[in-house]
Amino acid sequence: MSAMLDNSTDPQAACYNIAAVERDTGLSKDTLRVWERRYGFPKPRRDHHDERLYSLPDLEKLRLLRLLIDQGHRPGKIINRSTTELSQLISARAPEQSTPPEIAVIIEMLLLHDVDRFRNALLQALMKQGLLRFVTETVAGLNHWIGEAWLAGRVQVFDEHLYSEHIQNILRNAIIAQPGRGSGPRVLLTSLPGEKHRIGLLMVEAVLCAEGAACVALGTETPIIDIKDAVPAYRADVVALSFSSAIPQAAALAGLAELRTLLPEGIEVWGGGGALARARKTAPGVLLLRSFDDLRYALERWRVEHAMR
Amino acid sequence: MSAMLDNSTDPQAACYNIAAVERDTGLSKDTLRVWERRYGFPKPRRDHHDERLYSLPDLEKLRLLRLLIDQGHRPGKIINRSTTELSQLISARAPEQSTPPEIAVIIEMLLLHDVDRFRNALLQALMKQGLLRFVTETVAGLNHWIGEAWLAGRVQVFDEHLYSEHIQNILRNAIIAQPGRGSGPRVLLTSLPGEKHRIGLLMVEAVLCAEGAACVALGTETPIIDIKDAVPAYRADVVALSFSSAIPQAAALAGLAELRTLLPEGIEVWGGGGALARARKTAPGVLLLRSFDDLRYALERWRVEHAMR
DNA sequence: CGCGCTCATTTGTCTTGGACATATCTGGGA
DNA sequence: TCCCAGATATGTCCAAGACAAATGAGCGCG
Repeated sequence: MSAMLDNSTDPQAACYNIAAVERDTGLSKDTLRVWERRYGFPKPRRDHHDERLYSLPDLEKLRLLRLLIDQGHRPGKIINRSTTELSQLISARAPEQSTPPEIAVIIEMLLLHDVDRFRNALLQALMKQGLLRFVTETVAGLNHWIGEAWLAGRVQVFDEHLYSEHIQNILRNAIIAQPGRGSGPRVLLTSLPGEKHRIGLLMVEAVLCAEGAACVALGTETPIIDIKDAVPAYRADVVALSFSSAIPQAAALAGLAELRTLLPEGIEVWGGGGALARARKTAPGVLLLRSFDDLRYALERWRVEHAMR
Repeated sequence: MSAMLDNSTDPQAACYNIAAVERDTGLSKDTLRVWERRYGFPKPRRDHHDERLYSLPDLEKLRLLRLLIDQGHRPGKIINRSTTELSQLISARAPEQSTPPEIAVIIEMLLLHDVDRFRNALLQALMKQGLLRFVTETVAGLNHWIGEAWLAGRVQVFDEHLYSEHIQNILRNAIIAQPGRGSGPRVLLTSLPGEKHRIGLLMVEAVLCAEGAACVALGTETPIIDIKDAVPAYRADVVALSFSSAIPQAAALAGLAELRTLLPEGIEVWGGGGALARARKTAPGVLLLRSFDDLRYALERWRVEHAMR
């Protein structure tokens, strides 16, 4: 099938075929070929059958390019700069602001790669603050810090992975530990295809559970049509969608509007997350939640309105 | 970039572009095109610019084909049979062996969309069986059942989403509850880009924790180079990768081999999961784990070998 | 000065048909 | 029965062209 292990000729100049580069950089084969055609980079050497063999330096530069493009740079503007220039571009970012001590401790342990103490620092913050404050202050602050540090290149990929896993462990643990539902609505909670961020979703779930709502969490990336079918199946009163700031605001609003048209009048649609935090406009029939306080108000409002009936 | 909602024209005859089919079936664009050229299937209609638009029935048949091919059938032999014939081939293979009562109860609650009882049934099975048996018997059995039922259309998308979320909640809860590490190796646990299945990874993590190993979980889709950098940072002794059956076996072996060349001799590389469960060949310097028993055996062997030094 | 519109450019994805390496099957000989 | 060689099946790669979606620039208007 695939010819991997391409460093058969020269052990120190390991070679990667186009499939390996696609996997390691996230750039599609088509993109790699069209960059070579248009910009002259990367220009890999070829094996005996004219198939591309990328060098390790090329692979590293491609990963830097990918990072910068994700941050908003245009490929054509940066592709012909040197690797060192690209590194400087990454580290040239505004320094962080003062962080509260709880957050600073957690970050320190993460950067020291001390897994056990990192876990304990998180658990300690949770115990000290309680679930609600932990989520709305500490986790939100950590997310923000990690996002900034990631852009500045001060955090490595695996640090972010480890962070995400442990936050998930702790939030899911807290969610399970919640007592049964109270008087709130049944909230169907998920995100639309393209939105892969799970932590925001779990934060909302934790807050909802802590406030006594019954949460039906479907994880990320549920197609709209399946959300429509899930609402009657689980007898949901509200559908809540999360949009991270990776999603364009217009796309988030469009998704909410489309879902709104598919659902009956009595079902409420809520939207929140980074993409909508600064939204001016709203969608008709959709409730935008710009903060966790908004979320709690919305819950309270729902309770008041439905207690009368 | 990515065309998400493709069913803009006709709601009932939803259309999928080639990228969506690749994502949903795991068959590469190249494969889809070459099948059309060679076998005449699938033969999608084209949009105004001659781009392929696959129908939902085609997509479903492609999924069946993918499953049968993974089971050992040859594409050329089955590609021109009808969808019903293919379904029969699938159900003929697995005579729906009797499911144990623990599993049957859980499945029943899932299909009834009774979230609370579903959760309770899972928790009860965990309490009754203990973590190890729960993971290796109940969760493994449920995964298998869900996979089969999904192909047979007996399970809806949102059922699967809900299932995945709750299994994650419970496994992560169990993982956190484990006492500190024992005498085992530090195992770095993750999957390669393209492998999005989290449950298998969590199952492994649960077993490792239960057996006293120190687990450093990085979640899914860690690029190989970042795995290489993570090993010294976390002082890992072993890197374990999980490959679900959605991944081609060759790709899994190639990834393992590449990682092997990047890591120093002293670091072990383990691979497991559905993609490798039936692998005949292995990769040099890589330990293939074809079952959870293999995993426990590997742990034991590591302990013996490293106790002597 | 900000806002929205239009037009130009950039950039990623899709197209075709050919080529070939590797996996798998088949048949023959020890 | 086992193993090897040749035939077949199958997936991946290549080339250059085309175009649509995303982005940026220019411009008029309140």
